[in-house]
Parts: sequence; C-alpha cells; structure tokens
Amino acid sequence: MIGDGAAALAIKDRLVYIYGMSLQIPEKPPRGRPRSFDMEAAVERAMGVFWSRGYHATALPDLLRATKLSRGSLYAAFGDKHSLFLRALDRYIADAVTRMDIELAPRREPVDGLRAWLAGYVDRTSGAHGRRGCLLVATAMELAGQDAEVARRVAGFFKAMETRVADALSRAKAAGKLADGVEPSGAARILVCFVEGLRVVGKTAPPRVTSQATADALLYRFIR
Amino acid sequence: MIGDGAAALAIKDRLVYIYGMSLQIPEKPPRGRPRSFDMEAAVERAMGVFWSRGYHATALPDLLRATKLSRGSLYAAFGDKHSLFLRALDRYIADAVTRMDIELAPRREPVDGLRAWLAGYVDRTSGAHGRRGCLLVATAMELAGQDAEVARRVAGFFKAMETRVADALSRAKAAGKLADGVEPSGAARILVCFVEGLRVVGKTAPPRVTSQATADALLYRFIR
DNA sequence: CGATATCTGGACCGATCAGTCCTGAAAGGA
DNA sequence: TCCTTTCAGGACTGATCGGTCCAGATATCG
Repeated sequence: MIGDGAAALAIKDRLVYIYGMSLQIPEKPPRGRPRSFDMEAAVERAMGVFWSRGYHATALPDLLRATKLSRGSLYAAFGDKHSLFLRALDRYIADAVTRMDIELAPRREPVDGLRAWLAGYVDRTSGAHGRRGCLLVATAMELAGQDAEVARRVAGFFKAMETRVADALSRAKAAGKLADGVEPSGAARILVCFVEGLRVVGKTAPPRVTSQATADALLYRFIR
Repeated sequence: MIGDGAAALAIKDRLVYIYGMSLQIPEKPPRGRPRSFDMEAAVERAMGVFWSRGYHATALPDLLRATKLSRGSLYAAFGDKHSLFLRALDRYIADAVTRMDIELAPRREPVDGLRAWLAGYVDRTSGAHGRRGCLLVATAMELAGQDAEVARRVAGFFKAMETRVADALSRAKAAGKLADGVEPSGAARILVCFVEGLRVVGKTAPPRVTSQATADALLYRFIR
C-alpha cells in the first residue's frame, strides 16, 4: 500500500507530500475517445430535474431525458444517482453564493445590497417562480436528516449566507445606517430565517406585491 | 338520479335538504365485526413515519410496521397511501392549529402569547428536535407543487397561522404594546416567514440559545 | 343461526426502481 | 494501424414499489 512506509507519503489531488515537500504529478494526457458532452451542462440539466421533482421522485429516465445522455454515459461520468445529485446540489449552492457575492459585494452600498438581495428572494418566491420552490430548502427537508453529505452542504450554505449578510449589516452599522440596538450577526440570523421562510411560503405562490411589502417592512425595522 | 326533480333535493353529510328544510338520516348501526383498532391512533403513527421520512421515501411496509396493521386492514380503512397521507397531514395541521389557539388565545396577554408561540418554535427547531423537521414544511416542498390537495392544505395552514398572529398583534397594538409603525398584518407575515424559516434552518440542529436569541431579537423589534 | 364485516397473514400482480452489461460504431492518441 | 475510451441504444438483473386478492378465523348484528 502506498504511503505505508516510514517516509509518511501522502497523495492528494495529484500532489505527493513527502518529507515536508510536495511534488506535482503531471496530468496524464487522455487516452481514447474524448467525452463529447459538456459535464457542467449535464449537471445543470439534472439540477433542474431534481429542483422540480425532488430527489426521491426523480427517476433515472427523467435524468436521461433531461441530460440527453445514455444510461451508460451517465453512469460512466457521474457514478450513480446520488453522486450526480450532490454535484447538482453543489452547483445550485455555488450559483446562489455567487449571486450573493455580487449583490452584497463590499464595494457596494450595504443597504442597497441588502435591498437587492431581498428583492431577488421576493422575485424567486412569488407567483409561479415561488411555486417552483428551492432545491436547497427541499433538499434540507427531504434528505438532510438522513444524509450527512447533504447536511454538511446545507449547513455550509446557511453559514455562508449568514456571514455575508452579517458583513453587509456590519458595514451598514459602521456607516450609521442601522437603527438603534440592531446587532449585525443577530439581525443576519433573522434575515436568513426570513428568506428561507419566504421560500416555504412561496410554495403557495403568493402575490409579488405582498412578498415585497413584507420584505420591505422587515428591512425597515433594521435600518435608520 | 336523486335530487334531479323539481323538489330540489340535496343530500350532504346524512342531511337531506328539501323545501328549505333539512332532515337528519339516522346513522345506520354497523353490521358485521366491528373495527378493532383505533383509526386515529393509526393515523398518528402513520403521521410519525411520514414526518420522519417524507412521502416518497415512506414505503408501505414502513406504515404497516408503525400502525401494526395488516395490508388488508390498512387499505380497507384508509383507501391508499395518498389518502392516508392526507389524513396524517390533516392531523398534523389540526394539532398545530390547536396549539396556536391555546398559545394565542384572545383572553391571554397578547405579547406573552406571542412569546410562548415563538418559544414553542424555538424548542421544535433546535438541536435534535430541529433535525426532525416539520411535516408541513417538508410536504410543502415535496408535494405542494404537484398535488393540489396538498397545496390547499398548506396554503390554508399558513393563512390560519397568519390570521392568529395578526390577531394577537392587533390586540397588542390596541394595548399600546407595539413599537411605532408596526402594522399587525404585515408583522404577522414577517413572523410566519420567520418561523417557517426556523424550521428549515432547524434541520441543521442549531443550538437552542442561538435560536431563542434570534427569535427574541425579532420580537423586540416589534414591541415597545 | 345466518348475514355481514373485520381480522391476520401471505401470495400475488404488473410496474418501476437503480444499476450493470453488452454490442458495434466512432473518435482520439501513439 | 492499433489501443483505448466514449458513444448510442437496449437487454437485463434483482429488488422494491403500491395495490389486490384470498383463505380461514372471528366478532357482532338481526
């Protein structure tokens, strides 16, 4: 077995760690016929299916139809349904985090950023958009209790959202924009719960004006 | 066809409506061997299974084990899996509404009631309790988009919660307990989203003190 | 008693599930 | 050209799905 000797050899991501140094193993040039489909595009299609139907209600034929892959290609590329699901979930999370990083960017005026961030949630939780729901929330409810890999990702996402919102609130506070007694990290937790609750209530396709007014009313409890 | 004549006869729930009057049809005494298990208890057991695993991940053998019924008895009593699920969901909703009616009872001091109501949610969304999740939220995410019967119930529950919370807030406002500019119906929508979001975030089993502090912080934005 | 309805327990149904394997063609590098 | 890999498409596996049906026992009625 590699790495079993006294030299304490370890391999990770094509890096060999030995004697405190690391050596890069060059990527082997691919042999045989190259893959002819875009894996990221396939993950995105699969994500759409899981998003609409949930994990258990999604059957292999649904994924094959959406990705336009044969059974053989899909299993060769992604392993199994669960692995593909995790990749889809990761993609969903990465998209959401990227969006937040734009909306709540440090260079932006923080209250404007928070307004934009909330407006995005209002948009995605009203009417037909709302009815579609949220892959992350659905996954949290369906799988997080039983699936440690999923639970890790869900917890990580909420943490990521909370820190970004808390950051924006801290900057707002520093600029004197927050109401008296508003503490950024506590208010961030409130806002995280609120937007995730919006996703749940959004399943009943509430009218957009209502959701927008509700989000406005909450934000205005925090700002001066 | 009954009721097709000029007499405009209609039957509903063993009541015959005719000529503006209603006649009660006596309940027929049951024939044959009486049912020997408690249907409500069976629904409650089934509810527990759906609650823990979700609709699609719950298989018939799970329900048979939990209810201690034979396949034949279960199908004879409840029809099919979906009907049993709806009864379980109705039971879950009825329990939740009953709890709210106690916590937010009109005779009670409204702010105390809101505090108790929030404390209940904190309790159910922290630690191990939180990890268990919420049948209603899980159902909303898993089925409401595809199942009109479920969607009706989910929307009805949110409405019921919103009106009760708005009522309590109105009473608090009348008593001069609300902060300036807090509008009961808008604040109620905020609180509904917040507690449903708690249920989602609760899936990551957050520490109780954090959830409690967050709920307190939100409520204290509304009260004077 | 006879009719009716439920009980337990299991056999059985067709459909579908996730996943494996195969064939024969095609596409790249050596 | 040869080797390797992916391609499409489908056959196939064993397991499980929700649901039906049956036999024989049992309980309560008229």
